[in-house]
Amino acid sequence: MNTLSYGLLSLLSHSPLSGYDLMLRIQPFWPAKHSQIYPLLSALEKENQVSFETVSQSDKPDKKVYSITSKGLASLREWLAEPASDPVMRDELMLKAYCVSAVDPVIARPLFQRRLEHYEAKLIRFEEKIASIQRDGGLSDGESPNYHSDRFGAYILLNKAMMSSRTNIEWCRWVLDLIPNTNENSGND
Amino acid sequence: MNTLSYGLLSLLSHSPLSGYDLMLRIQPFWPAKHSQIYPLLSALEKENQVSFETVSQSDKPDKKVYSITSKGLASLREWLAEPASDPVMRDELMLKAYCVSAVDPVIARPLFQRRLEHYEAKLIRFEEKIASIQRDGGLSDGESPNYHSDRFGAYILLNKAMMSSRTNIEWCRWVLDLIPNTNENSGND
DNA sequence: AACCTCATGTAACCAGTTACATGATTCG
DNA sequence: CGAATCATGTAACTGGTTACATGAGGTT
Repeated sequence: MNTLSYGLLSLLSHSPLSGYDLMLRIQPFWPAKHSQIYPLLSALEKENQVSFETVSQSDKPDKKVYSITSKGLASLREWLAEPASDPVMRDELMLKAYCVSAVDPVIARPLFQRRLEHYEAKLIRFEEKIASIQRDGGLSDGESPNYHSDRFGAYILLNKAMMSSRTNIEWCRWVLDLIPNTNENSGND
Repeated sequence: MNTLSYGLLSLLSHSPLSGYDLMLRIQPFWPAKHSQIYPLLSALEKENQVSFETVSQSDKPDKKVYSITSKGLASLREWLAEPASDPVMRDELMLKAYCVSAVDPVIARPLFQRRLEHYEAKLIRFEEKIASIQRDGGLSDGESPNYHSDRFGAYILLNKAMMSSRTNIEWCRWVLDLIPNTNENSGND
């Protein structure tokens, strides 16, 4: 049982999902391709951590909808009791930032400009999702779902994502202010 | 040439370093073990991207000190001109957070409490390093090194790390306020 | 003597990505 | 009819971790 397997159990603890849906939903928290997820689901099924039923769809191909079993939920609870390992962040931009002075500002600026736009787009999506959770739970702005609500997990995760995006936006703008703007090829957008 | 190889060139663009030192210094930006770094350095040396000289030390074992070559610097500049790929973050705590309602608050709280302490410790180290860069550059509080200064890269990276730590601390405290504190086993610290 | 840090390297394994492969359904 | 999305799977490869291996020098 590796971390991704527990991640799949974590998602399934809220509702049954197909392998394809699991792959899409786990992306923001633990990026993984379908080729990694399908074999793990087979393994989890062999260990009776999850079960599946084939669901026919009229408009789309058939799918295997997985549910967590009581054994899977027990594994999940044991895993939750253990300390979480340290986060791992790998960002090519950080490696580039360290040696950015080796190139002209005209080369350097787009690196941070692109990243700024990336986080601005993400921020909008996160804010929309938080608003939708609050609508669904009948909560006013700033109010949080109860700890025992099944929206609690998604709510705290989305808030982390939103806060991180804002910090990254702030940092990108701060860096862009520090890089000389020689205005080469200005006015071309 | 993979991303880690460029990361090594990035570090070497500031000053010559041993494989061991490279391994220690790249940790905050791109975690890697010595077993991954030594073979890459050999490969970079074969391609004449880096060169090394063996340095004898009286108090410690001999070391191979690597320097970037002009060919290595050219590769680095080409790489800098390409857009940086999206950052990859994998954090077990995020997977646990999503299903945290499956366990008692007494199990849940320490997860976030430990992470809070982790980021508080990191924040102190980052603030110290920023202060030391500012001292070395003869800068007053809030002043930044010039883009063309060789401290610029480290300075903007440390500021990102500091800002992220603060955001994470804020988030952990906010989550801890949302998790009911049943005060089981209280007063034991 | 046992242990820690510094220092370099290889081997075996696990995790993750890219590519290959198939097929249904919908949309333009 | 070609492209896009949904859906599932395997094979080959690359990236990254753990373990094995060695050895100098200093600390307890």
